[in-house]
Amino acid sequence: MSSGLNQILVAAEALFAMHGYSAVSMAQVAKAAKVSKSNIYHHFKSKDDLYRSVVRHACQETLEMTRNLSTSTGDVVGQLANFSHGHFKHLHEKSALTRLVLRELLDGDNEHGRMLAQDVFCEHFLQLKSYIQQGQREQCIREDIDADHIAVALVSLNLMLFQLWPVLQHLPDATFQKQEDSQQQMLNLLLRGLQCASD
Amino acid sequence: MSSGLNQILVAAEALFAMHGYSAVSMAQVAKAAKVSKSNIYHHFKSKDDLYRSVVRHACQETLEMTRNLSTSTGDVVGQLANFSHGHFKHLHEKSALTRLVLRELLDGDNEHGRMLAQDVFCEHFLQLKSYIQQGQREQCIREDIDADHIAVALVSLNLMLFQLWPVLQHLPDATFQKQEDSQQQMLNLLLRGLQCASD
DNA sequence: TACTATACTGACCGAACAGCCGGTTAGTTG
DNA sequence: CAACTAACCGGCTGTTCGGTCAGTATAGTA
Repeated sequence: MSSGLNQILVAAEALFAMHGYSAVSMAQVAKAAKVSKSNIYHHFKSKDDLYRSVVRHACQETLEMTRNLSTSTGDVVGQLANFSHGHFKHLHEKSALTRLVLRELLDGDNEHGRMLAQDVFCEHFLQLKSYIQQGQREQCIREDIDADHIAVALVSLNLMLFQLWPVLQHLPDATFQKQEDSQQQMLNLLLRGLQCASD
Repeated sequence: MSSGLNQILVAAEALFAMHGYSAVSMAQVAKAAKVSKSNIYHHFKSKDDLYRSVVRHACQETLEMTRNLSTSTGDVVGQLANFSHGHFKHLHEKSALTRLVLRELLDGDNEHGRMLAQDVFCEHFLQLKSYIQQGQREQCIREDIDADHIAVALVSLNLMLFQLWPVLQHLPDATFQKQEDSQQQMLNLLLRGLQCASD
């Protein structure tokens, strides 16, 4: 296991996530990874190739970790809550990847980046959707809103809480202290909205 | 009114929004604005100054437009729905600014950018929060979730729908066709979650 | 006419950029 | 040992970057 290659990937991931593709130079990556710039070009044929490899590598880690958090115990709503918590926790554990993917979403052209975003979103999304559809079959979740939009709403709250957090903390007269508590409150709000009224 | 200055601001706003600060060169801005690069430096003292002016200019436009959409008719929940629709419509009419602000949120350091984001978020947020608190006083909106988190949830759904839309359209077996319809569905979901159960 | 201020330009600068090349280790295989 | 290869480096190149500067054009003013 050559440590050089891994150092490059780690350093590049952190830098690209923090500052974006264009704002990071190969010299910066080399310095942060403590290797020569030429060494990077020995492992990757271009800056674009390095960036793509970083995203691909990060996405793979994500998928492997995500696959292990299928709970399949308890009621459907409980499963949704578990999934949301796991998803939110994962966003922060892999905050670099999260930033990378959110950046890709804002880029103007970049078709391949959009495909990578799909790769990483798709797995989350389909799993979440299957939970919801199961809940709809069991009549725990209202059926007049389709599962797609419920799934999007669930992940959107987590993603936006992640992205907005620095701003929220500087808002006047607002009480945002622990991210987990905020996530729980917003999740409660949504869970109450999607359950059937039969209590 | 010299048209040159305005051309620069318009071109710079579009380019910065599409590709981000670092990926846009002054030569590109000059070419898009059909002026010489030196002319830009006649009006702005640096690239950073240009960028800041672009964001400030765009934010001002936003605030002026936002102030006019306070409805103050109908019930509280209807006001919330109106606000959400207006907010969502605004995100697309000023999509360049929306992208700019979302980009600022992802930047690593950038303290001033965060302040600008606050400027533009704050107005939306406080108005929305006052609606919600009024609803809570009138007991139309449940009080066990504080107004702050309800407000964040409302704007988060719109913002993330805006940001995720290109991906959603390429998701397998999903039915995302009109953004307005998706926004309506997700809004319904949330509105149902935040209303008091007394029907 | 002479003076001034503003809008604007082309030519230019040093620094930083992505990428390349010749050469040097270190490890493996025969 | 020799032959080969992957990992690695310093130094270089052509280009592009942000930014400067001397100078032109135009309009207003006295």
